[in-house]
Amino acid sequence: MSHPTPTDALSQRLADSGLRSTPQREVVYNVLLQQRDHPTADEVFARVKAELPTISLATVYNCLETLVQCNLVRAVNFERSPTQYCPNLQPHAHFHDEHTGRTYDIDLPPSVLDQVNTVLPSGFDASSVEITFRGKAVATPARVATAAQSAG
Amino acid sequence: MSHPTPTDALSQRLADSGLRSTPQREVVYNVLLQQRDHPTADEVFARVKAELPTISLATVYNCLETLVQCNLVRAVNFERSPTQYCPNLQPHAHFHDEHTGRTYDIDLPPSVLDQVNTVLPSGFDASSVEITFRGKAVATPARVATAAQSAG
DNA sequence: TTGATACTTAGAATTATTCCAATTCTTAGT
DNA sequence: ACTAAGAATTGGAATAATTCTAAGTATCAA
Repeated sequence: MSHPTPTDALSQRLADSGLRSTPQREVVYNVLLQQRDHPTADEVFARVKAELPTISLATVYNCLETLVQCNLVRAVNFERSPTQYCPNLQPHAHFHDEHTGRTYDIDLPPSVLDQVNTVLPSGFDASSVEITFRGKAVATPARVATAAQSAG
Repeated sequence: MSHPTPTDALSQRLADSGLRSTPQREVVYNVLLQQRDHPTADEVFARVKAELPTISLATVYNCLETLVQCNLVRAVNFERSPTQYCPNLQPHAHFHDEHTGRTYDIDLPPSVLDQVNTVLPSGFDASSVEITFRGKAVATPARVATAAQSAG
């Protein structure tokens, strides 16, 4: 009797979409789960190569796209810098540190999300909202644990 | 006795930043004010050429960058599509219509903005927030007037 | 086994934007 | 006015993230 592993979740979701589970997709997904620092495609590529040295960058892009389609990963953009990838599925905002370039996940309480949705006039039917802060993140003891999981 | 024109505001702001008012900067700014549909640099280029046929795309990029620096214009990004430019200085969110590609300004009441800022844990010092909706905008009689000013 | 389809791969192509070097324009000081 | 210094503009080359393409490889169903 065992728990479902992230890999199980992956193949499940892929199957649901009529897609196959492949070594490349699994390793890309695991890389995202193991170091939740919002890597770019290039960074994912570098990390995945440790395990699959012959993988191509195009495949990394393909896999990331696939994971986004399956709703296992979120693609995050700041201005025109390279897209970053995030396996956090909880509703959350992003904080982009202007100095370090690091990206932090910020938990979004449902109440705030509700408030935000009230600003839409009738006739605007939103399927998603993105909330992005930009500024400076100061290291505090309280946040060290969080940062270790979610900074990038 | 006359009102300050947008052009006055422009040269004022430029002067404040130690920059010069030039025909190119003025026309670029006027183009943004005249048709508030969140044009891309290319679109601005096309419109500006009607008045300044010899302007270069590089200059359009330079002017837009300058206007953004002076806080007269906001640069808006959706995923990795070309940066769009917006002369609306009021706090507002953006709604991006997935079907038409049009971008709408959504007024942001201070109360909601305050609510949103409460989600930041201590140590996160935000200098700006961007709120972006994605979805489908349905034309309603109530919004026709608004859309005429702010759609794009 | 075989055909059909899905996936991966390497490299070429695309595209928004920035960089560069050369020219032109402004301005301040004489 | 004249000139030197700095600012702005220009066209074209360069950059960089991403997508496309065509060919090869793997997987599945019959």
